[in-house]
This record gives sequence, C-alpha cells and structure tokens, in this order.
Amino acid sequence: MTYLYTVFHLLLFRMSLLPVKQLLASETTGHTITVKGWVRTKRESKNAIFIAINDGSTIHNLQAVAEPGQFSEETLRLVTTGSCVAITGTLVESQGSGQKVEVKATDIHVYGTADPEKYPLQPKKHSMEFLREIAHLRPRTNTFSAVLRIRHALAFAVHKYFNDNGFFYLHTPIITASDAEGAGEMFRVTTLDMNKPPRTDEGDIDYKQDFFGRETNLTVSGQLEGELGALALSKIYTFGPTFRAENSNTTRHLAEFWMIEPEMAFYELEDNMNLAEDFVKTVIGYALEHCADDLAFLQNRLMEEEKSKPQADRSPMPLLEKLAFVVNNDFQRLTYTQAIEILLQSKPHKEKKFQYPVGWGIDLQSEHERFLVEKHFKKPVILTNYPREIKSFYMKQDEVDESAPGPTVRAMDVLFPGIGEIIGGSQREENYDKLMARIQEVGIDPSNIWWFLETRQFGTAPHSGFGLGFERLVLFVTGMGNIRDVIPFPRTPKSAEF
RNA sequence: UCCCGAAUAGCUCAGUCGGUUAGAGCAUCUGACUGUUAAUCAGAGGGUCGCUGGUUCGAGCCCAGCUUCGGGAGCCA
Repeated sequence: MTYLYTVFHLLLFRMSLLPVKQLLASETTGHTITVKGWVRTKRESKNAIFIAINDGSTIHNLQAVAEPGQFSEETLRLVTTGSCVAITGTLVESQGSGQKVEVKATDIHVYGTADPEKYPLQPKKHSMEFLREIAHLRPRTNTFSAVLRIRHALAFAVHKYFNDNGFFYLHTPIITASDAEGAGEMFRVTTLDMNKPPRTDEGDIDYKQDFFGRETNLTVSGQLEGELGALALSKIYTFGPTFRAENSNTTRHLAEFWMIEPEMAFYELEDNMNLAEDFVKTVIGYALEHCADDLAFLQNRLMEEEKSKPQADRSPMPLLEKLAFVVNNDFQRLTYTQAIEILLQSKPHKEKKFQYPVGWGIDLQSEHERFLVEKHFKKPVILTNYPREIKSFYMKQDEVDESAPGPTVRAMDVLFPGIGEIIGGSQREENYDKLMARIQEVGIDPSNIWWFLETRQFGTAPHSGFGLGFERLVLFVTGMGNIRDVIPFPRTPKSAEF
C-alpha cells in the first residue's frame, strides 16, 4: 500500500515532496526528490558538503550531499545549523556508512536563515533546564521532538482505545461554577475590572455583575459532568485540559495539564480496575509498536545520562524493557489495609527509616508508595478500599469490613514506579442518602451541585470511573525526569512565558 | 508553601586560603585537512562573575536580603 502510494505520487509529481521519514524508507533510488526541513549540522569537505536535514517526521535526518563548486558561496554560507531549506536532488544510495540513502543536491533554496552567532541550539547536548528557557525552539531538538511524537501517539491511542471499546468522547466544560470536588485550588475566571470590581451593599464583590452572573473557575476535573454523561450513554470519557492553581513545585505537577477521565455505568470497582489496567497496557503497547525509533533514541539518551550516576540511582531496566514489562505483567492488586500491613512489617519501618509514621488511617506518603511499588512488588500496584476519611465524598462506601479498623470506600489508586499516582479512581456512591450524608459531613453546600445529586434521584445506577494524568503517562513512557519536558508549553507557578 | 542546593563566556562547567590581567571543553569566526556522521587539527574573538547592600586596604570567593532556576517534601493526576 505504501509502495503503491509512493509510485502514485512519483507519477503525479516528478519532483515529489515527501517527509524525511518516507524518503529514508525508500525502496528505490535514482529519482528526483525535494526535501524540506531544518538543518541540524553542516560538515564541509573538499569534494562534498554534508547537510543533515530534519523535518520532525522522524528522529532520523536525511543527509544531503552538495558539491562545493555547484553552489554559490553565498548560498552555502546561509546553510547553517537551524536554517530552513528546501533541497532538490537525486535520491541515491549513500557512499557513507551512516545511512542507506541520501540526496545528491542539484538545487538548494534557503527559506529562513539562522545566524550562527545568535541561534541558541548547537549540535551538542543541552541541559533540559536550558531548553525550558527556549521552549519556542526546543521542539527542534532530537529529544523533544521524540517526546512530542510519542505524546501524539499516546493521545491518539487513548481515543482509539475508547472508541474501540464503545466509549463516547464527552466534552465537559472548561469553565465551571462548581468547586465541589475539592480537587485543589482553582483559577478564577472573570471579566470584572480587578482594579474596581462592583460591590454589593455589604461591600463584597458583586459576582452577579460578572459575565456568568456568578463566580466561575477553570475546571479541576470533568468528573461530575462525566458522571452525568455515563448515566445516559453508559460509557464515556473526557480528555481535556485541567487546571490546578496549587503552588506545586515538583517534577510531576503542572498548573495546566491534560486529564483522561472515563466514567462507566454498571461498572463496579473490580471492572474499573480491569479497565484501568487494560487501558494503560494497551496505550503503552501502542507506543511500543508505533514509536520504536523514538523510544530507542530516548533509551540510549537515558543510558548515556545514567553513566555518570552511581549504580544505585540507575534505572533497574532499560526503557523499552521496562515498558514491555508493564505491558506483559499483571499489576499487583491489594487493599489499603493490606498495604499498611506490609509497610508495618517492612525493613524501613522497623529500622525507622520512614520519615512519616505508618498506621491505618494515614494518607500514604510518597516514601510509602515508592517502597511498595519500587522495592516490595517491583511492578505497578493498584491500591483499593482506602479509609473513608482520607478520600473524596463521592466515593462509594464499603460494607463494613471486619478486617479493616474503620470505614472504607471503594477507591483505587494506580501507582507507577518513578511516577507515583498515575490514576486515581473509584466506584461512585449511587445511593442518594449516603451521598447526601457525606456531603453534609464534609461541609459541601448541596445547592451548588443539585444537578449532580438529581442523578441519584432519577434512575441512579452503580457506576465507576477514574482520572489519569496524561503527562504522567507520557513521563513514564518517555522515561523523562520532569513533567515540564513532556508538554510543549508547561504552565507552572511563576512560569507561563510561551 | 517548607527543606536543601545552584547562579562565572552562547552552552556545560572549573576557579585553591579573600590578593596582580578570570580559565577549560563545546559552540562561533579564520585557516588546514578530510565521503563526513555532534568530523578532526591549529589559531582568534568572546565576561557588568544573577541583583542590591555590607565586611575588608582588597570580594567571583565571606555576610545579609532579594530574584530566578534545580532537587526533595506537601497538595495531587
């Protein structure tokens, strides 16, 4: 099919424009082609000038070879690292050893120059910190373009997975009036003049005069609206931007990130776990299948980077092996109560190595989760049935469990090595009275979410769902160390330049 | 927000005990050489040592504050 397509193209356009990826995969040579892209390096020699061209379609470059006498010095001088060119020539088998094919240039057109004295990207390694400062140019680096292609593949795989499994993509609102979930601090949305906002008689800001006639914020979760969809379409998912105004300064938090939230009617906790595990494995498998080149590049990059680290800080297995391991092995499932038991019996606990105390009822700290995932089980872990008091109001309350010291809810968290919590979900409380009791206990005003509560009065149904932080998934798959390097333009406290 | 650390050439970093003119590699420019692979070799140019103040005869170095960045923690996905 690809071959026929290429032949068709060649017949149609004698000088066809194809992406580098396709040119490099050419089965035939001898025909005239045009390649357009950005120059990575130029190496000059007496009889030949080598220009490495990348157009982002693949991690690999296409090498153009130019005979010095054939082009004006003026033109050749403009071909520098970072410049954008169109090179026409014959696709030939390469005489060199680094590549199968190359272009023997007959025409070089420079679209855009890049002053080598000023262009910040050099043909050398740059630190991720430096590249963050030039986020407008970093997609032109090997590492970042690889991450972006993998990010795309994962996003595509998410939609494909849900579509293949009978889910409907539901667009939940970005602007919301409810802050009921309590998932975090919110960004205010307003058109009021901040210098002189209208006041009520009591002196408070009069939101009745605001655009929506009430206080509104950017969404922290599409879940509540997602539930409305699930209780009509049975299986829905959302995949959209999510905003948290937390002053979080970590390698795994963003103020603006993309969250995937499936919500399913008639799914109980067990079904929810099965879905979460199958979903994650499937999309990672998709990346393994479709991004082999990019993953191999990132794997090598990681291994180079880790050479300078002490043995203990190195990854236990290479990236591709790690991903295959996750795809091919069952996640470890256990209850919160069982996890606490393991922690109480653990070496670090007995030797008082944990900074935070362990006991039933505590919120598990990073160090505890890391112990379970990275040291004890050495694989992804799904923790369930957490104490009611440390989880959200909407989670379904468990029947009394004699083995647990207190009331629990049907929550599940999926923990990944190096990332921590990648998925948080639960079976939802579908019983109106129980839900209402919890809402009042935690002090939420029911009138703000009357519409959410009505679903429990009109044809309520058992249902479940979860939220997956897309960037955390990309972080895991790419093996990158900082979430700011797996999103094109990261938003974090004190940072929204690009 | 808390704890720890960092800020010196375009980039990555060194800079001894506080002491004369601030160092390297890479990048850039020039030259040499070469079907090269982040080419190689030689030479040259390139600095408000983050900012403000303080101590001192003298501060890149010591002290205080601020700013920004990084790592960890918390919050979470």
